[in-house]
Amino acid sequence: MIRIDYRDARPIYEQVVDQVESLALRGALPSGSQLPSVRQLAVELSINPNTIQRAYAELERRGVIYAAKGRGNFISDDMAVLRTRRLEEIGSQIGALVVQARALGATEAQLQGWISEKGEGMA
Amino acid sequence: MIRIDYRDARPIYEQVVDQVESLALRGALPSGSQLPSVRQLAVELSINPNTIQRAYAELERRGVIYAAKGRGNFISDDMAVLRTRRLEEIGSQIGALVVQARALGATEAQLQGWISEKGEGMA
Amino acid sequence: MIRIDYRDARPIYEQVVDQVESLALRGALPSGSQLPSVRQLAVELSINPNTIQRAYAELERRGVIYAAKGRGNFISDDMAVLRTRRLEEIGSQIGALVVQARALGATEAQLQGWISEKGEGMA
Amino acid sequence: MIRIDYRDARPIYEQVVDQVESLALRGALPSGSQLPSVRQLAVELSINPNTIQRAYAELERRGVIYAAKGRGNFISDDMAVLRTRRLEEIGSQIGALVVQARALGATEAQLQGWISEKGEGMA
DNA sequence: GTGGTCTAGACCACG
DNA sequence: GTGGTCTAGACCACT
Repeated sequence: MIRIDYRDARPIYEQVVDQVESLALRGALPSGSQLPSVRQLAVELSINPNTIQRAYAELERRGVIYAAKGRGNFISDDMAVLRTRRLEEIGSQIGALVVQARALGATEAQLQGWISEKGEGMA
Repeated sequence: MIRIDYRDARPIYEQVVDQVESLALRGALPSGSQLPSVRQLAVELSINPNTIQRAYAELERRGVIYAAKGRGNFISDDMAVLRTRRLEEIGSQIGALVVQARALGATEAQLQGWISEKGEGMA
Repeated sequence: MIRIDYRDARPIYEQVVDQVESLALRGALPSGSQLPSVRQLAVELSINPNTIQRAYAELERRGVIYAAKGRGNFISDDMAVLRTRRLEEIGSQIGALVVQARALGATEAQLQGWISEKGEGMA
Repeated sequence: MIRIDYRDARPIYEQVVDQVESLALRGALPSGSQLPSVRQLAVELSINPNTIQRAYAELERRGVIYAAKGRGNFISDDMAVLRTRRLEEIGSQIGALVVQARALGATEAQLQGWISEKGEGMA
């Protein structure tokens, strides 16, 4: 379900956070579904439990999961809200990049190309 | 000319690199113009000279400036090439974000809003 | 494994970079293998850790190694590409020297001698 | 006769040394011919006289020129010897590069290509 | 004066 | 334990 890339420069806990968040936002992990326990996931991924612990803490801070003491960790019920919030984030990131691109003389055609279905191919 | 934000998580030397590169790419620092000396800029920004040195070394590596012992640091002549390369980078970054946005259900209208002149305002 | 020559005019960090790169390109350090830690190598060579750090940073920039916080530095997987690139570099360097040699009246026999198995002995 | 490239990372005095040495080795500056005075060359190139002084000192150390106090600087009479020495130098440099290339798996065909008349074109 | 290298010692983030 | 950043202060080469 989750894969760690040891060649990735990003910290391991961050890889876990991003993958779980992504799965939850896309609905692959439905609201209320239970996550593997810290220990279990640590064993599965051959990772220090502290690292998983930290990832779960970060996910809880972001509102992606909630911890029920003694029962486990579960995907939050408010994923729709989080999805909207994430989309706003992406929007402002794109906006900032667009500003930069315009300052460097990008044409409208280029901008349109980047957001078209085959965006990458037009680069 | 350059401002350091200590609340920014990014390292100081990287902030210096990005700001100088941005100024050079936009033409605010014309090709051949001399940068402040390592020591002088260090005093201006109340930063250790080693940190400025590191920033200048990185800028030279990127081809934005060239350094000459005993003379100083100067803006490179090939900014046009670097500008094109940077635009391609921005394009692929936007492309990646667009893919993410679509996966989360972003509409075409939203995407168009983000790249419109008032992109930020529409987020 | 690595030796510093203090009589060499080249900076220490550059000597480290070149030796590690050479070992990696020749396959003496296989892809994925872990390098000594910054501190450990610093002790081994009786050098300041900052200097080793700088060497490792340069190696990462060249794509020879990759670094992961809290885990260590590892030899990159794409050594084949880097080997090809390095060969092209050597080729153009030899080409430039050959041009110089011809301008000074070198004979074809001399050139052939230099690239023969016992090249050094014929000089 | 001599051109300084301020965008070159190499120190100015070294550029002067190399160009004079090259002209002398190729015979463009015949043995016994007089060089411009330190002051005159400094004015011509818009360079600090100290820099020219240093270049001439290095050229004398290498035996390329000799200084006659009060009369000026002149190209050495032993250029043939220096030319031979320089060729030996180039030979050993090529030899070292060839060793490196072989260690990285270069074929004999590649080596031959690099020293052929159109060496660069084959790279 | 300029840039470049090195040392010593500190602090932070990650596992 | 690991790597990454920063400061302080020194020395060298070049103009």
